[in-house]
Amino acid sequence: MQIKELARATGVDVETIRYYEKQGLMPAPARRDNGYRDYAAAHLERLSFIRHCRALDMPLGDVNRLLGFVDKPDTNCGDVDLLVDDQLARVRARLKSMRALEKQLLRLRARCSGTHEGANCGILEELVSAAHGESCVCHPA
Amino acid sequence: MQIKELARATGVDVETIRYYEKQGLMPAPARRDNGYRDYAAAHLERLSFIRHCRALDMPLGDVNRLLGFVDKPDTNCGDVDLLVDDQLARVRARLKSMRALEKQLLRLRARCSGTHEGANCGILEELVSAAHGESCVCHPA
DNA sequence: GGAAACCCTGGAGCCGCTACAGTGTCAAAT
DNA sequence: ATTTGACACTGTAGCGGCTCCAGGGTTTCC
Repeated sequence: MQIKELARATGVDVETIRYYEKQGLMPAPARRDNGYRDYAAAHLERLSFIRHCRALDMPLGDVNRLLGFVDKPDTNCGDVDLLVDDQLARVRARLKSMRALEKQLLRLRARCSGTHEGANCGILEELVSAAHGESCVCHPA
Repeated sequence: MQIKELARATGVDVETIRYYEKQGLMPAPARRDNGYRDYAAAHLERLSFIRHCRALDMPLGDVNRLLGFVDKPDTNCGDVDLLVDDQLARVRARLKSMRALEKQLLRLRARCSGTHEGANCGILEELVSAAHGESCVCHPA
């Protein structure tokens, strides 16, 4: 299996596959006579695993640790819990701030009266007012 | 006003202020005899504006364009709307995927039966099963 | 035998900082 | 007068997770 086939089978970009190899997430595959990488089924499995974790937005370092547990199934892997919990906490923190952000942007947009003629732009006024320390849509008093 | 005072007044790191100057977001301030930067009130205003936009998670390029509108208030600035709308769209798209992500992580964590002894780890099983193309918590059929 | 499509390596670029290293300046304490 | 400490400066490298490019080789098809 050459790299492009693996890419197509997994939906992962060719360059990304080589990048994972360089980062030590994917084991170096066999090479053909011409130097081309030659992947086996195990590689496809591993790459799917990685992308699966990445779909959960895990940092590559965490993915690597999970791969360690997969490789040595005899190890006690209580840390798996912790990894997932950490990830969940990160996602939730970001969710919270993104929700606040959405509100702020909505309020900001509502300031636009439709008259965008220079100095009368409500949005810009609003953003500039922050510079004077006034309470604003984004950081209400 | 030296750079540290500006930093304290705005809550922006000193290095970040210099970075903004290098990126052309902050105008180069006057220099004292010893070469130290000497900021005026206008700089504080501008920096506050920038941070305000950044608090809305706008890319620096967009902030720069907004600053362009601020600098030339005579321009018709209908694009301000577009910038804010773009930003809102980006935030909403991310919100959507983050919410899906949270659900996936919750389901993944629920797979843990508490027995994290090697091969019996539900979480790892679940992640590995993706490698076999089976339906999984993250990408249900 | 020539064009298109694939492969390789190594390095740079993206974003928005952050963190150095190496040097200079200034004010207060000893 | 000197030493300490906090501040300032420039320039460069690093982070994560790719993405893209240059400059080359190979294979396949017409």
